Amino acid sequence: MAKPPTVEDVARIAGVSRQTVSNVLNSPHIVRDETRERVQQAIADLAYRPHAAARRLRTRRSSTIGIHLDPYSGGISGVILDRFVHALTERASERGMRVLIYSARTADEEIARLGDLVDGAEIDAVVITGTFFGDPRTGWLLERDVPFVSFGRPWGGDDVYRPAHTWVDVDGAAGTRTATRHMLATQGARIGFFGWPPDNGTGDDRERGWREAMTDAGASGPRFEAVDGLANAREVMSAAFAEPDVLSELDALVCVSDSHAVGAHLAAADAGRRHLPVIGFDNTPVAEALGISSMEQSPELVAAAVLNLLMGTTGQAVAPRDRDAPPEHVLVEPRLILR
Amino acid sequence: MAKPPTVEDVARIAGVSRQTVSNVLNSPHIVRDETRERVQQAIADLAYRPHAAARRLRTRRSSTIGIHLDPYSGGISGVILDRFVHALTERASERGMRVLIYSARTADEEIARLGDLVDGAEIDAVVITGTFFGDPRTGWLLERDVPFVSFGRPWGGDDVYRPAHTWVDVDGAAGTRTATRHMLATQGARIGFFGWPPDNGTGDDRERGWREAMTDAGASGPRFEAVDGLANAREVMSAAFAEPDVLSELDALVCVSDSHAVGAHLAAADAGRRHLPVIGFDNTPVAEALGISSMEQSPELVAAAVLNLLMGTTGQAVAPRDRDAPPEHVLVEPRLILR
DNA sequence: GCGGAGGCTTTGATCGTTCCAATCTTTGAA
DNA sequence: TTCAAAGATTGGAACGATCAAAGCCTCCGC
Repeated sequence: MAKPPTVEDVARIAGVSRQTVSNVLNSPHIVRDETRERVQQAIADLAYRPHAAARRLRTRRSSTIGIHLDPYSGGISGVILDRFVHALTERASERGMRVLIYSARTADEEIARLGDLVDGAEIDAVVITGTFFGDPRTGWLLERDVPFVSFGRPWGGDDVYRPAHTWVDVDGAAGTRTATRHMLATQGARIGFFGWPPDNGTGDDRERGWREAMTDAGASGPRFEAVDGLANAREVMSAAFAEPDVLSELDALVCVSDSHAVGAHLAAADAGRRHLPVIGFDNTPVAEALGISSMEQSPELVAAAVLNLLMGTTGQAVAPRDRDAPPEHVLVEPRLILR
Repeated sequence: MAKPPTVEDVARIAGVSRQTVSNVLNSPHIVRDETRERVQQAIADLAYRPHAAARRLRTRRSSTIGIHLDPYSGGISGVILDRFVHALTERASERGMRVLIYSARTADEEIARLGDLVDGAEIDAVVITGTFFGDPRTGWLLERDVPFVSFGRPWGGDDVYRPAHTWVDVDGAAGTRTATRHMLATQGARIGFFGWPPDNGTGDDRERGWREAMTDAGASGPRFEAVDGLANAREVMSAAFAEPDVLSELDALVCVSDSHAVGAHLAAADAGRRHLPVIGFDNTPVAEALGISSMEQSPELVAAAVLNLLMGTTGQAVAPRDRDAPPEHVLVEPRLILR
């Protein structure tokens, strides 16, 4: 196979110099129209493509974003992350950015991996997901001045004492509020909530939305809880429905996740009520398949927001973080998918 | 922030030359022990990391594998691919390789994207997934001499006339054969099959395993079919079970996918048989959650096989394809997960 | 003591692109 | 016609690593 063409070759064919070719590629507006067209013709004729490594070496930019691929958890909601990664890849591609994935089992291992990627200049920015209380990653990234955005808000801890970092998250409370209001308007006043055990940031946030909507409406309803997992959720609700009147006095159920919703749905069916109205969270394929309503997180919107924060709304490169500007954040409002 | 150290800096600190440092990194065995240790000490002191772009430019190797991220299909079985991507990332990382993801909506768009990545020397090899009849990607890759492996066997078409490419796939027939034998041994002789409509390569392959196992045992059972999708599978089986004796004369059901299995399970429960033995395929979280047995594809094994084919069993770099050697392939045997 | 061989180390060149500073061309006005 | 200013183009240098070939030791054996 012939050696691939370089800028030099293009320049020779077009009868101009290297720099002119470079200008056509990087700042087309400063080149005279007639010249630019000739160069572009030569590029097309030769099927020239810039050598990414050479460009990276010179510009010290890799045009690549790193993202951690969470270990397969076995849970249903991994789908959200997959959709997010997918959307991020598409949007990034539109802006001339690549997405590099890496894996790590623990936060410390992730930091080591990031060290390689950042110091080796393989990535310009990072998107971290699944932030948790006392997460060491954010501090490390801030300290090293690596541009990053987290999908998931910072939870307490370090972030109280230093300006929080830039993040994007889904507005869980707004989601359950919407879901609860819809149930109040269509099903009755006795709307229950089926959540995770307390002291789970995301779970508490979603529960708050239900509580607020109920208070606003002067209504009340029971609260149930179960750790994640469809089978577990089903058992918990089966046990609850075995108590007298629990099921019959429930107009509808707002759930913290789709597995909770599916579990409750199945438990209700087992208990003889085939169509207890439930609303899940995450709009996973299972909910879709079973015809269960759910709050759609729109990972696509999250991905777009993440890129806007990293690159600006129109930028083609990662913007350096302004140390004085307060970190920004975006809350994406989920929307109700009725089935 | 200080400028990151280069080989030159390391060499100066260690009192040796650039090349010696490079040797310590790339061929440690040719450097005298005492010298090597001194250099490694200097590397540690300076926290030196090789600049990836510079290395790529010189060696003309990117140590990166590209993989297409399929659009979110809404189906349950996207999980397999996600687990595969994850496993590939881990294994690749162990061998010093990176994984770059790209997206495209159509095969032609994918080829265009691959053109960018390959000509820009951003990737050394490609893993393609979801091969289909008349897939234009394989021909393009072969023609351009890009090392690649497909997850999924080649289906007819071009590949009859030219040596098939290298691929890894799951042995569907072996899986359903195992499942069917297990059912024959434990449930009875009347084992049904619930598949996709014919002329779907994967589906036909899986059906063959059931048929063979049944013939071997001198048994027979009904065949049902439905296009993919849990809701649809459930409807189809509900209709089938409405016929007299269909459900009662069925000992067990081997299914082409987990959504089929879940659909059949729910339909049987609707029809009054809560525990019809079914075995799905893919071992998705839903099957796990509902306590339904399934054939586990082990995407981890597939990922390992893919890397072996690309890099050799011990290699640290993508091995150039030998045009004369016949393309290899690996069939991974799925294993039964009983619940 | 000398020559040679083997093995580690050194130096210069190179990969393909963009930055920099200087030069050349064009345009418009005096 | 000439000059100045603005704009476009040019060639040299640099990014940081590895390759290739030459150089320098050290250690043997004669």
